Amino acid sequence: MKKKDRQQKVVDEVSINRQVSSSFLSEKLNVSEDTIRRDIKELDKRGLLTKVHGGAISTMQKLYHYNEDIIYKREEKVLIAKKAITLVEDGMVIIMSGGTTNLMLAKLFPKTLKATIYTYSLPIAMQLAEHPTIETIFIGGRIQRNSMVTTGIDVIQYLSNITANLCFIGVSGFSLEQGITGEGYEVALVKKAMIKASERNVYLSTSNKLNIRLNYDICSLQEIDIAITDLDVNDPMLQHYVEAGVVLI
Amino acid sequence: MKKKDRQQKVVDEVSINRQVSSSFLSEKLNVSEDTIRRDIKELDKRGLLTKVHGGAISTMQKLYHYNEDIIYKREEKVLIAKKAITLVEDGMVIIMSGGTTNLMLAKLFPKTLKATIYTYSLPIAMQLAEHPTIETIFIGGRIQRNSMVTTGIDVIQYLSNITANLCFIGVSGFSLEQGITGEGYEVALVKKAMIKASERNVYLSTSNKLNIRLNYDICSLQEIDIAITDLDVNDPMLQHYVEAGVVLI
DNA sequence: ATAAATATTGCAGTTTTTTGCACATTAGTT
DNA sequence: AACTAATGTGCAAAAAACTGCAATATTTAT
Repeated sequence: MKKKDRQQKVVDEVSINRQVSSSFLSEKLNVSEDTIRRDIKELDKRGLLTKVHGGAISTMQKLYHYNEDIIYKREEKVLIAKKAITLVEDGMVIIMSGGTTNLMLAKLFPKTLKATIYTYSLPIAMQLAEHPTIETIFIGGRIQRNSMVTTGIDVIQYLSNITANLCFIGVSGFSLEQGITGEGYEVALVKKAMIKASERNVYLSTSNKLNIRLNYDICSLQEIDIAITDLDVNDPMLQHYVEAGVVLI
Repeated sequence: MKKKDRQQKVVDEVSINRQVSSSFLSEKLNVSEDTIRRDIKELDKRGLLTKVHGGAISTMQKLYHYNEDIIYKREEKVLIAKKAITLVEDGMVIIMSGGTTNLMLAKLFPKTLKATIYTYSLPIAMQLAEHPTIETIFIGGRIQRNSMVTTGIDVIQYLSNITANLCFIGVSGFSLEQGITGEGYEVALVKKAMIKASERNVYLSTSNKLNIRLNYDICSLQEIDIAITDLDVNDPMLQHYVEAGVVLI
């Protein structure tokens, strides 16, 4: 085997497993560890991988970190995410909106879940991209500065051309009379579109968003198939909704 | 498991649980507590977490925080970014590829710059979205797991419908005979499309990518209007290129 | 095609890095 | 104050990396 081929194999190995040891490569490629070390040194210099003691790791290390300290009501959101996970199955096509509740969900998806997920939120896309088996598709468009989501006609048009099994809607008010409402006009339009593109609509929110009406209508309660909060299904705060026929978990 | 990898896991764990004990990590990562302590000490020194009695806690105060010290050759990249900034003007439409050099550039754009920037890299979009006056447009598509960029026919088609004044191309090899070459097939296609969509093409790279030929052709040297490296224009390493008519800054 | 020049590879010996353990010390708690 | 758990230090074993060198292999020039 030629040197170039061998080095390509080293790069491939790193890009598949994110890490590889010199001894493993030495055995696999039938050359001495010295040679592997020299290869790694050279590839490191070219920036194709990062040399470490014992072998090499991918240069594409996690660049971004989330600071969960500043996630408001983190514990509640974990609870909601765990409930939401019971709804997903292998092979599903899912749409996710933005917000920290959905971010938590993205982070907690089982490591073996095989699904295709559409999103228009940058943080959620970053999180999903780290998942080994989820196929993430980002819906492009103009980015809203503070919320880190794309909005606009491009997004809406894209959503009108896809069909999903499930959609997870976060960061919105929830009230008996007004249904689901949103704070921003652009985002509300996008949410309307994602609901239309999906077979089942799941609303996720911490209990503080209950009985809240925001400025822009997204949809009625009837269009929501399942609503998930941090509260127990029997919590008195939820009884009005149960009576109105909302399915809660 | 490699040391670097293990330390990354420690940082991840802190980021998820915001506080974590040495004993827990020791068990989870199958190393002695001594080793964990040494890791924590080191990571604390690098500012990625805060060492406390019993383990470590998170330090960051922004929701998304990126870790600069894993950027390879950071100083050189800052230098390149500063040179690149001299090319941008208010009102421009710009396309940016991925890579840490471009990320550095995204971070260092003057706070008053008014421009429209297209990108297909998630980290770069996140960075640009924090800029007060830059309008960021993300080009959607299927996300590549490790490089955090979108690729595929959607991206290429989108690029074929826009026109930009400038495009910044990073992470590619640069050689006299082969011109610009890329490591991945999909990404190379996208780069070809962005070059076609742009009036002026700017190549950015640290000097270690010079005289390197990677697997997939992107474009010839003639198609590059300006090439930027960390080296001085008179550096002997660049003379072949100057003689071949490449404009360097 | 052949010889010279160059690059690549493996080996031996040395140096560095990493890790876990024992023991003394410190911090936090009751 | 006393007790427990966590920490720091020095040390030794093991693994990995570096160095120089000789043997091959490959490329280039003649």
